[in-house]
Amino acid sequence: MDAGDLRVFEAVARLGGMNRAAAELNTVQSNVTARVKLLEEELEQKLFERHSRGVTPTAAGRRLLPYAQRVAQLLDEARRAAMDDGKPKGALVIGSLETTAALRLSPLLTQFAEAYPAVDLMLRTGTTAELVEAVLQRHVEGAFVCGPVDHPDLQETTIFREELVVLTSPAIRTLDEVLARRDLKIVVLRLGCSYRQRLEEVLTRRGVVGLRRMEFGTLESIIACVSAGLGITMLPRSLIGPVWRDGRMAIHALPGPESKAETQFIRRRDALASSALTAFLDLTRRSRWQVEAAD
Amino acid sequence: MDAGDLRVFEAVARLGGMNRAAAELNTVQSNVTARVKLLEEELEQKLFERHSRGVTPTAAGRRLLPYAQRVAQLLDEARRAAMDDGKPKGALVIGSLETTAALRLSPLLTQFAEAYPAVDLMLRTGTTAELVEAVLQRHVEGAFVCGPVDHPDLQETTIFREELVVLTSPAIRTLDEVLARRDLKIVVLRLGCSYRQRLEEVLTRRGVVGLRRMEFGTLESIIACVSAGLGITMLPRSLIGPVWRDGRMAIHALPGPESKAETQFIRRRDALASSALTAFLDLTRRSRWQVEAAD
DNA sequence: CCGTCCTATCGTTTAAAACGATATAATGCT
DNA sequence: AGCATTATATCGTTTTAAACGATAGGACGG
Repeated sequence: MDAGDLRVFEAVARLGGMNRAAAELNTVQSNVTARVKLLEEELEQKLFERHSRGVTPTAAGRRLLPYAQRVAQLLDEARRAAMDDGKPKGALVIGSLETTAALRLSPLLTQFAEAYPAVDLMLRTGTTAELVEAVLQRHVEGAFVCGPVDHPDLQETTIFREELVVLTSPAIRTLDEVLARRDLKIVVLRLGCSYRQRLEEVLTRRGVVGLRRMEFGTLESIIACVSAGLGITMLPRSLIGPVWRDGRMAIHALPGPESKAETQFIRRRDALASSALTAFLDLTRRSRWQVEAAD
Repeated sequence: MDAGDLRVFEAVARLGGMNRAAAELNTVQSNVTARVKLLEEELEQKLFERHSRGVTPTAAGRRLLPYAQRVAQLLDEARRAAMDDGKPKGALVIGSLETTAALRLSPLLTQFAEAYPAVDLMLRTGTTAELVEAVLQRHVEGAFVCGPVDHPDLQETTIFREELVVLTSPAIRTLDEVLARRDLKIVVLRLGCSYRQRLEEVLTRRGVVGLRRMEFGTLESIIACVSAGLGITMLPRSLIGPVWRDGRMAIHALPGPESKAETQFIRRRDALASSALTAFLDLTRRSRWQVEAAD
């Protein structure tokens, strides 16, 4: 039994057919059939039930499948461990909430890209749930998510804690005034933004219904929009210092638990960190907004 | 990178030379050289430092080595998992203290061999330390040892607890009488017997020096020898009931901790039990001398 | 300075894997 | 029912990769 055999087996099991597996593996069907057959003969067990719509794993196949996956994983990790000589290089895929990426990470990313040109840094964005899954599936080495996540296979480090505040035009003085308005519009960076969800929760909890939403691509456009009285938004307090001092917007604080947001970096406990990731986290740690205290 | 490549790599690293690895792998040296070279090119890292007495792993090689071992292990486990269809068959290698094997296991082993003719049962004997190592190295699936072992990677089940007693000829009434004798001989099943060590500890703690030892092959010959007054021995109380009732020997109990002996079955926590092992343990559990309570 | 013990390299041979075409079987649709 | 579609199985051929065997070269020790 060979790792190549297991790779073929895994593809057949996952795709439910030898033809589909052959296509994915860039080979021909007869080849896949032959290798599966060889494997079955070696193990003295039928691995698949053949029927006219493809194949389904037998009991033996189901027993073997997790091993096929683990072997593939292990070989991949072995390759990376051997190739990683301590000098950051190669691919580094990390995940992030879109908001975090846009508002916090961009300076860090450019700084990293300059410092380590040999690293191909890739950022994948998604929701916290999607990113947790991506980390578990090893599609990304780690991810910035909204914590705490508290999963046994994940190690999490608090990167920063921030206070979320509601921003309105300067004409509005209190949160109650905000709530009284009928044609309330919320302004967010992207529709999938995690702050949007948070803001909507805050408002619905206070009895506001029938929200309208607006989406903008940059922080500046949102601020302009809010200060013009077109809508309200929610942002970390630390991001809006200068604008507030201009008096262009009013800040409305929220009670403790509602305002607290923790951004955490998660990664698999059992996966070793590449040099590139280590360098990235070092850089992160050196940044001003880093919170030392972590779990 | 292939499992075969890693197998070659591992052999070279372990044996410290391509020639030696070639011999072990039943191939030629040029082949080993070529495959190592291919692997090095794929990983873009030199894996070995070549010198005139063989090779030594580089940093990259040292990083790769544990993966090579784990992949080999995993493939082996995968094969066994896939081949094991629930019907006990194939090889079952277990370890045991020689004493346990001789005095306790033999009926179990014959019973098992009859019930499961498709299983090739192999028993490897050794000291507790050797057996623990054999289990950790996966040379045996599990082993009967003198516990507790208390190792984080091992799961242990108490098979039985027994009371060890000192046996002498009927003429001797107390332990003190035993100790007073100058020409004390101890009689054991085998020189490596764990009861021998135990008995010697008991005696030296009481100031006896200059022990002489005798070895016999069967329980019956030992009993005959002891009842004839040629020496003393130590055995589990439960093994000697009928003989004692004959009045052919005197039994001398020992204070609590010294007399207690626990036999435990240990196996790796992370290795799945084969059907053969499961069947064996089921049979063990059904035996009369099984202790239910175990963690 | 030569014998011994290594690894590296080359051309040849051999074995295995991939390919492509064809056979066969089940399903769904008209 | 008939036919197109989508599957897997099998065969002979081709291609590719691995193993082999012989030879060369380099370091070490007596």
